[in-house]
Order: sequence, then C-alpha cells, then structure tokens
Amino acid sequence: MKIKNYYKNLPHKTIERLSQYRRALMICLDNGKTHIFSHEIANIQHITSVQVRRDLMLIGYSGTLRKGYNIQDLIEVISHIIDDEEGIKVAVVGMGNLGRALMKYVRGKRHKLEVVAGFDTNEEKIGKEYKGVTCYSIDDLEKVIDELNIKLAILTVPAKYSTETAEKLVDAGIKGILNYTPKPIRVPEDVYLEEYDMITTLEKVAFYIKMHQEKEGE
Amino acid sequence: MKIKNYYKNLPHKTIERLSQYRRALMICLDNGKTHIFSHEIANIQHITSVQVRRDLMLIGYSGTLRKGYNIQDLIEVISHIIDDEEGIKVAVVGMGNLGRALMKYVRGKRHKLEVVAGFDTNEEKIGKEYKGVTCYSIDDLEKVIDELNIKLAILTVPAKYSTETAEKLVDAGIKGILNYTPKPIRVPEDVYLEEYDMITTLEKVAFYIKMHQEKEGE
DNA sequence: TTTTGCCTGTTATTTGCTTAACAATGTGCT
DNA sequence: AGCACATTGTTAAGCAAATAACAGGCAAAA
Repeated sequence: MKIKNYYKNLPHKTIERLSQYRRALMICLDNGKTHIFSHEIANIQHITSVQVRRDLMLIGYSGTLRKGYNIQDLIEVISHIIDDEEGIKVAVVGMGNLGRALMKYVRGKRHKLEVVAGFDTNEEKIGKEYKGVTCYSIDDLEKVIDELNIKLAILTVPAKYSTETAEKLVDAGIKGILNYTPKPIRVPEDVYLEEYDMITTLEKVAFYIKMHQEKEGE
Repeated sequence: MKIKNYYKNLPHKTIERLSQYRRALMICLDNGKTHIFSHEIANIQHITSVQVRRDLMLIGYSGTLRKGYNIQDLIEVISHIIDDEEGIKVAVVGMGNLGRALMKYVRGKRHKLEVVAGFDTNEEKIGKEYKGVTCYSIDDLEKVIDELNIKLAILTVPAKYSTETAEKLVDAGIKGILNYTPKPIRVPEDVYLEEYDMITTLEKVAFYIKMHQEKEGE
C-alpha cells in the first residue's frame, strides 16, 4: 500500500512517457530484441537518455550496466504501475464522426482498456452496433454505466451539451472523463478530468508558423 | 517588428489560453455583452482570475477599472496576435475515420484556418470530395502543397507510415505539423511540431482512476 | 594489470509556469 | 468630502519538470 501511494506522486509527464515507453518496448520485443539502452528508448521517443533514466529511476526499475534494460521485465513493471488489474471499462459518449473514429481508433489497442458502450441521443443510432459495441440512449446512461461497471468516459458530444452530459456522467458514477469538447467542463474532486481542444492546438501551431515567417522576414 | 518578437516569447500555455479566451469572448459578444471581468473569463474557463489578468498583462492589453475588459477590443487584440493576416491553409493527411472526423470538426470553425486539401493513398478516395474538400494522392503532396500554399498539416495516417509521410511533408515545404499518430516524428528546427497521442491520454486517465480507487481502499 | 570508454543512477541547477501577495485606482455610498 | 470596496496590473514566491553535472562500475582493450 505504501508503494502504491508512492506511484501516486509520479510526475504526470512521467506517467505519459511510461505509456509511450511501453508501446515502443512492445514493438522492440516483437522484433526479437531482449535488452535496450536508455539512449535507444530516447531515440525512439525523440527525447534525451537522461530523461528516460530519470523516469525509470522514479519507478525504481534498474537495468544492468552493459546490457541496458530487460525489455520484458520493464514492460511488466510499467504495466503493473499503470494498468488496472481488472481492466477499466470505457464509454464513448456522443457517437458522431469524432466519437466513432475514436472508438475505432481505441478498440483493441489496449486490452486493459475496453470500450464497452456508446451513447447518443439520435434515435437512429440507438440500439445499433458499431464495431461490436452497442449504442445506448443517453437517457440510460446511469443504468448502463452501473450495469457494465464503466469507469471512464470519452466525451465527444456537441459543445452545447458538454456541461449537462458531464453532470449526468458524474451522477452516474464515472471516475474519469476525457473531454474532447471545446467547452471546458467541471467535475468534483474525486473525478479525474483531462481536456483536449483540437481547435486550440491548431491555432497554436498556426501561431508558431506565423511567428517563424515573421522572423524570416526581418 | 520589435513587438512581434515580443509576442514570440509568450509562454506556450498563454497562447493556448488566448485561443480559448477568444472563443469564449465571441460567445459573450453574441449574447450582447460588451464588457467582461477577469473573474468572469476565469469562471468560463475554470481557471483563476489571476491567470487571466496575467495573460492579458503579457499581451499588453488593459481593461478599465470598474467595467473590466472591452470584449470587442480584446477579441481584436488576441486575433492580431494569434491569427495570420493572410490566413493559413491546412491539409489533412490520411483520410481515414479520424482524418475525416477532424476535417469535419475543423471545417468552418475558424476562417483564418482553412482546410483546403485531403491526402490519402487509397485509390478509391483520390479525386473524391469530402465536405467540399478534394482528396489528392499522397504522390502529389509536393505539387498540391506548393500550388495551394498549404503551410500546416494534420497527420492522421496509420502509425507505420508516420515517419515517411512526415519526411514528405517537410520536403514539400510544410511549416507546421500536428501529429495525431501514436508514433513520434522528427522534423527540422524550422518546422513547428505538436504531437498528441490519444492512447497515452486514455492510459493516463485510467491510471489516475486506478490510483483513486486504491486510495479509497486504504 | 591498468586504462579507457560506455553505461547506469542520483543529486543539483535551471527553466517555465502558476499561484500568492500586494500596490494602485476609480466608483459609489454615506 | 471621505470611506469602503471591487477590480486591475505588477512583483514576488512557490512548484513541477527538464536539463545538467557527476559519481559509480563493469567490460573490453592495451
């Protein structure tokens, strides 16, 4: 239990990188590699080897001096930290273009993260299956989330429904929300929220393109 | 020219928030509001008023003491900073589910950011239009990007083609890439790169759900 | 056997950003 | 007029994360 609390203090950015290291390591393993150096991982991720070693130090995993890290072991250690043993059930709320694309994108990628339901208000979609996942009515949110033990929701409804849908999700007992809606939502302390706004990101890229152009014109 | 260099030093996070402030402000303006307080903006974005004021200080915009900020003016100031006067042309590279969803999502949202082309390798898609945007062959990347003066690319090809497609984009003269592929890419210094990995984000949310569960079980 | 070089693991420093603290100022109320 | 107060704008402190610096150790080469 002490150890688990320790992991809780890992930097957010380290958690993100561990997820990425693991995927890279699995590819290496498939290619028949058994050991890997910090600078090799760094090269794949385009970061520095110091950062890799520091992340691995934080999770308490040690490599061997001339052989580097044992890939199989490291994958297991990372999995033990970031995966839930039981697996976490996911719902896609809002089965528009983006919702459906994300469902397809995520489906089967990680066996500890399973998309088990979609939700929408559109009568035509309700009851239908998409990629083997049933689409339910948002009116049945609470019931379905409870019955299927869904903990995580990907929110892809139109922006004007963000707030009310988020409230319903929280009431239904959801423990984490990934909000892809351009409208920020608010959740209680015990619900983990991650927001991502594509328009903002696009505008940011555009801004730095513009800045670079202007620098050139000096 | 001095002023432009000054904007170049704005924190990345401030740029992101400016984009979000602007959208919120436009909605307020539509609702007939003319002035707004920092704490009102903060409430909409779920951040603190201090942060809003600090951001506005950094861009050198001043409000009035008892009336707050003039919404119309502030929108113009932000637009002047983050928008390119000519507008920036965008291409979606990889017209799979995610690519098409993003195209629809972005289309028409911001008139200074126009999606003017899609690219794919699938013969069936090439030459077709999607939402009024033509899908070209990836073989014509360089030609089309040059002819249509495209500066920004949204990369949504399958992961195994990330690297080679990114190289083609760079060779074609693209100045900014938004990589939605789970595989990190590398670009020269003069190309701005922003990467976003949905699987990582999902796993991060799942991790914090798991952590919270375990804390409860103590 | 000694030395060189290449790794890992840890501590220290720096950087970038957020949050806190507070000074300044004009408006409305008494 | 004078006081209380809401609000802005700025400076200072605090925090989280990245980077740098370096100590330790083994393996192969000389």
